[in-house]
Amino acid sequence: MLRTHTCGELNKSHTGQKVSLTGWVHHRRDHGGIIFIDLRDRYGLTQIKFDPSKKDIWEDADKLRNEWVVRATGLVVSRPENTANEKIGTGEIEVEVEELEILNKSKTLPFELKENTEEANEALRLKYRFIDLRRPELQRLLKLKDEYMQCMRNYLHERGFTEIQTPILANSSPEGARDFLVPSRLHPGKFYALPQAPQQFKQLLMVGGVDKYFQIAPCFRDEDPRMDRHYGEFYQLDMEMSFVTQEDVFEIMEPLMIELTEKFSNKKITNLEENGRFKRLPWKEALTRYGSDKPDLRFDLEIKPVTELVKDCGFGVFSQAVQNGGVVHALKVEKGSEFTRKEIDNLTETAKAKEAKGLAYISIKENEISSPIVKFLGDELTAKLIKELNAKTGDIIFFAADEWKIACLSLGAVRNECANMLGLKDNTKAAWCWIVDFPMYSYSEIEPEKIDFEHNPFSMPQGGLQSLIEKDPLDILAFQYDLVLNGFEASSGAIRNHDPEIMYKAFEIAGYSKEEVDAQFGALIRAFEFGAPPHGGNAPGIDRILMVLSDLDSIRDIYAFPKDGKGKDLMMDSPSEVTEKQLKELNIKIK
RNA sequence: GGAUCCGUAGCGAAAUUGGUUAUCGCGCCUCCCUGUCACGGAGGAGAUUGCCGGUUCGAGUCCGGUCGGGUCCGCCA
Repeated sequence: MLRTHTCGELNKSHTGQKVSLTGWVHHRRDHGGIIFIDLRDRYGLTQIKFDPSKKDIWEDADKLRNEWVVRATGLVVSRPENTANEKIGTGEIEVEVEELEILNKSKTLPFELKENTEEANEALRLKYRFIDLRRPELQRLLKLKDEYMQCMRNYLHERGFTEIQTPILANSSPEGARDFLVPSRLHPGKFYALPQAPQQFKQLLMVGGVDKYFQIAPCFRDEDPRMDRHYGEFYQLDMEMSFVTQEDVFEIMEPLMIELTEKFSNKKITNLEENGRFKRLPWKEALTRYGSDKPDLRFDLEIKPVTELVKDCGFGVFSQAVQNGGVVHALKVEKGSEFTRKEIDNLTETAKAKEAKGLAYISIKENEISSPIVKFLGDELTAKLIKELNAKTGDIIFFAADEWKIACLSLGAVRNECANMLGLKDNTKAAWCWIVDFPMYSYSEIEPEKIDFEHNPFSMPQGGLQSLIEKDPLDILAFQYDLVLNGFEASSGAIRNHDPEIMYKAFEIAGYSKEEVDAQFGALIRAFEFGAPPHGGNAPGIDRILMVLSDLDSIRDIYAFPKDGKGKDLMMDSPSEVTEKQLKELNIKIK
């Protein structure tokens, strides 16, 4: 070893020892007749000092610059009276350097690493990620992620789960996101796809009798990134169990999520049921009451249907919406009457982005009701609405009149934005909940009359085959559930459909022939014909959860080497062009 | 694909209504300094204001385009 100690471990008890430290020059304070260097490694800082009496090393010490890598050997001494640095753990001692070895030099950094300096822009930091990683905060996050993954692994191992790796070179799957394709050299014209999730493999493991599987699984999706969605690749704690019900999955997951929250955040878990379990919200209720299938339950702001009250009113926007089979929902926001005109305009844009046609409101000010719609509603109905919503002076009520889903989602977006504006998102809280009872089917967004899978075609319909035969497809619920944390989707899972007959029937309703199902999901269906156990599981997005637990503004901070917002690796300059020879071998022509 | 914000020395920022030589802090370089720890002092270098074009006597500032980046919608579990 080049060192006897790290830069974080020396203290008074080491006084008098001869030690060797290695690290980076973090800071240099040259006093002419004495030079102090703060030597840094990932464990901490130690002050080393040079004085001119040791002529042979003084010259070298004078040359040292920031981020040079050195090895210093010398005596640990107590600092003189009143010169200890209380800010660092090693502040009571320093090392009197007797031998100095310059292990490497450094150019002037493209941005500063010092504490108390503003962060440089992200593109620059990503290009020089290897420098940015030296910052204590990123060091901390790398370590945190390691411990976080260890915690999950331990938890599941202790409960009899087996970690199994599934293929990275897999097959394109017709459902879901865009695939990353990998051309096959041995099979010209054919392609592998990187897995969007190990979904089919883990189900096949269940058929293979594994019983309890998990994997910190890389997942690949070629979709545009978001603040909570890393481009291209991300990781799920993918898990699956045989012979379980939805309840069994919840029982396994909840204590793990609680443990992760307690160990890896400073947040207090709120919104638990009296029995200590996570709240469960049926999908339909979540959309109606919170306007989202991933509601943020750290704050109330509840939406109320007022369809019955306004269905025959004189305000055409409301009554027409109801006549067309739609609904009218209302959101009361306390203290919302203080919103400025511009803020309300912005909220209207927020609603419109979710396909609402506009955003009606009643603002209850001191001695005055400000609203563009009161003249149509009339005083009586206005009073009724205010009463129904229990609104007081200072509040504002927003309305959405549209088909059910648009009314829900647009008002949900407004709810979310109001919470931002009013500072209702309390980062000291962790509000977990399950969204359950997802619908199995909905009308296709592309062909309005066509029935399509709402979520995931592999879920078991509630009521099984009988439901599929007897019920209106739009009324069929699935054993499908999402786990939500502070308004972020933390996980998604299901009890799977393991029965070939139910599978074919489920696909038939969505318009797939037996042949099509065989062609697209052949391996899975074939497997189910050979004794598939009932099974289910879920797959928490571990990076996103840690991002929320750590209050980070970007999921990129969770990755050692993240892609930028356009999917590029600025450090490695990928994606990049390849040689003609490579393309030729793969039978690929670039247009 | 769409919306929106941003782009000024290596980094972070400033620059009234368009007006002289583009300012400040940090960093960098040289010199001085034996107890600092965001050391201090003196001096210095460093900019085609992302790029192209336009309006104007005059553009960092206004207009059009373009490139790059952030966030959001679409998309995505």
